[in-house]
Amino acid sequence: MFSKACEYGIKATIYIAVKSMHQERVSLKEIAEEVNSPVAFTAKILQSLAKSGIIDSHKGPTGGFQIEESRIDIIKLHDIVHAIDGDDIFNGCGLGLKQCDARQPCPVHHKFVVIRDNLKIMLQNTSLYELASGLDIGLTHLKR
Amino acid sequence: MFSKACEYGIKATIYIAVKSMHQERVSLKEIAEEVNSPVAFTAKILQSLAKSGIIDSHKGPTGGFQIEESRIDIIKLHDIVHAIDGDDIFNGCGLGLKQCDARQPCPVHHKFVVIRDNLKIMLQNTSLYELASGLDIGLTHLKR
DNA sequence: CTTATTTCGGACAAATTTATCCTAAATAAA
DNA sequence: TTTATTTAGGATAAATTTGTCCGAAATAAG
Ligand code: FES
Ligand code: FES
Repeated sequence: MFSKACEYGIKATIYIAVKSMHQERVSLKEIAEEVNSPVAFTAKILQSLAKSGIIDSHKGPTGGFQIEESRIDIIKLHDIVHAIDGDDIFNGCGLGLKQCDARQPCPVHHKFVVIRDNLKIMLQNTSLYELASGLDIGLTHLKR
Repeated sequence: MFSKACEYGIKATIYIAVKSMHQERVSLKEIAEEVNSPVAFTAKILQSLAKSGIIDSHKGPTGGFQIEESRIDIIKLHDIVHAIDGDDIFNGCGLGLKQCDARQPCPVHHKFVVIRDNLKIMLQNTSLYELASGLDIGLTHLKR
């Protein structure tokens, strides 16, 4: 469904959000540990999330990653997925036609768009805040 | 969403079904043309679909691929996807945890399973027959 | 039987995704 | 100012997916 990069990116962002809600910055190392992801690869992903403006990064001692607290409930899962995996998953044809076009639909079009749109809506309606809250109170987990 | 192999496999199977409904066998070459897929790669995929028992193959002149007509409305999209992409898409965790487990859910679990289950149900309820019929009467298209 | 045609199957190659390594740049603190 | 720490970014490597090539096996027809 999502790429590995996206999976790591989502988990990392949620973890950063939890810490940010407690006014803490977190280092790459800590994130990779908590998220169970390869450190250097995670660095790349965080770098691109920072460029997309989803997270903030700071160099030097006491540096690390954080998210402005007021933005945590503004940021939606959709934003993270879009930043990393692009919008093929939201608009692409289920059978890989160059363009999904209802006027020249592929055989699965009508059934597929329902699923795809539901996914899109779900991602747009899911805030980073609710994901982070669930993790914070121990209801959900990032590794196992 | 689906792998390239799966996209090609679905399109190829639908095309074979259309031809089979007209009592025609179809060659690899023709399939790859109609489906706009690389010939040799398509061969591999058809080979594995034949091994899975979803399509029938015959060697030699007048050979090719076909599907027993009585099975066309028995075969579901789910069967094709499962044969090619396995069942990660049906049971895997949205964030890549080793196992999707509601008792130790990842942050997106509750929202993700809804989408995943809807996808599964859609694929289980969609017969090859209806996909092939739409193509046969020109309502849908395999390439563009 | 011979030949032409078609799928099978293994080896190989290219492209993409995932992952690592190392140096540079920033920056906080001694 | 020096040092230690942390992210940035480029180069490279490993793994996976996608795609190619070619000879073997089956088989229909002359
Ligand atoms: S054309 Fe294929 S999903 Fe819309
Ligand atoms: S545990 Fe992640 S989707 Fe179920």
